[in-house]
Amino acid sequence: MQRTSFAEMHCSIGQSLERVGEWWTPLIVRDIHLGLHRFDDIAENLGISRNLLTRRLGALVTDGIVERRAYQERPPRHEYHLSESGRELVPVLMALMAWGDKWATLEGGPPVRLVHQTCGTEFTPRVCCSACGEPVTSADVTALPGPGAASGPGTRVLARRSAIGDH
Amino acid sequence: MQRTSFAEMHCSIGQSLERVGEWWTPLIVRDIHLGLHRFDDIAENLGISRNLLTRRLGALVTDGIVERRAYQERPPRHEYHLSESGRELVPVLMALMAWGDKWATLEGGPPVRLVHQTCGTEFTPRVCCSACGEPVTSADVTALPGPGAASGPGTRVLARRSAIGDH
DNA sequence: CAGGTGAGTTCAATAAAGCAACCCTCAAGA
DNA sequence: TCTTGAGGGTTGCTTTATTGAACTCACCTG
Repeated sequence: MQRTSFAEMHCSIGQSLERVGEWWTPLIVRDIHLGLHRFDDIAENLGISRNLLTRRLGALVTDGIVERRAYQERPPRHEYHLSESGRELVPVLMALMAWGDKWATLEGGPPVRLVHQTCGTEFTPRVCCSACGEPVTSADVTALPGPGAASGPGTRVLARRSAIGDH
Repeated sequence: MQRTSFAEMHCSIGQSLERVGEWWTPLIVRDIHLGLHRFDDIAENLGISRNLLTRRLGALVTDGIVERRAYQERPPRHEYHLSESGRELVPVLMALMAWGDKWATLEGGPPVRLVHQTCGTEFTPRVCCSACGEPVTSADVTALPGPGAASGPGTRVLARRSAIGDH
């Protein structure tokens, strides 16, 4: 299939997808977060084929999103845990879950409810502004070129347009 | 290959990924949001092959995330625009972008800065609690079974555990 | 020592991604 | 009239990823 890599794109969404955008990968992160740390548990829970799980976990470990810890020596046995970057990915997955709850509703209602321990309330994740704390929508956010902006794969036409001052 | 569908999973992340989890799809949504509405513009900007773009746009239209609008009759020409569910996906993509900015930093710095028009400030998207407004982390959120919870592909082991009261 | 467990690896079959070339409709120019 | 060009795809072929099932290997338990 020869999937195109997004690694060369000057786009942080592309960079993120390069690491966690593959089929199964977000669900693997979810499972580890929910307490599944053993290879066989994850494989059975998801129904993913075992060789693919090997590859995906290997990539996640290489990218520093998941840590592989030995929990016994003989025979060598390992557990998978989220590293800090993996833990910070969890809220993004919760936001994606909230989108799915709203726009791809399952019959019977949402399968999971989230409770915020800090305030003790059942809640819906929302993406908010770090400055004013208000929820952000696609309409009230403007994207400006940052220090790393460049024309290249993934931003060819956009770079041309912003050079002209269009959009 | 017959990629396993997540449609039968009792998991809203699976449902979301079924719609926007394929390779390229989030970047297509990003491009449309950023003002690229024509087939050729998106194809050139991303460097995606044209037949794949046809398939992905078709799936997005079928799922109601993107709308296909005729902007002239003879010859028939169309533009692609985000529908409401597509627009609500944009903040999730911004959260993913923020994760990439932090954990998959490009040399030269972030390619895009975001400005919240409502408060006029450059900001970082954060996932927050709808009840108390505080940012959520993986540590202070508990997942409970919801009305649609069930054992099945994607939640086999988890359902067993929560039945025993484990985790 | 038979059977089980954890964590993979190997292999064949098949479906998707990629690339390039082609097609169709219409408009405008020479 | 003939050609060129844009927009929006389709067709065909090759390469690669995914699947599913079987197999391995090292150890533990009864």
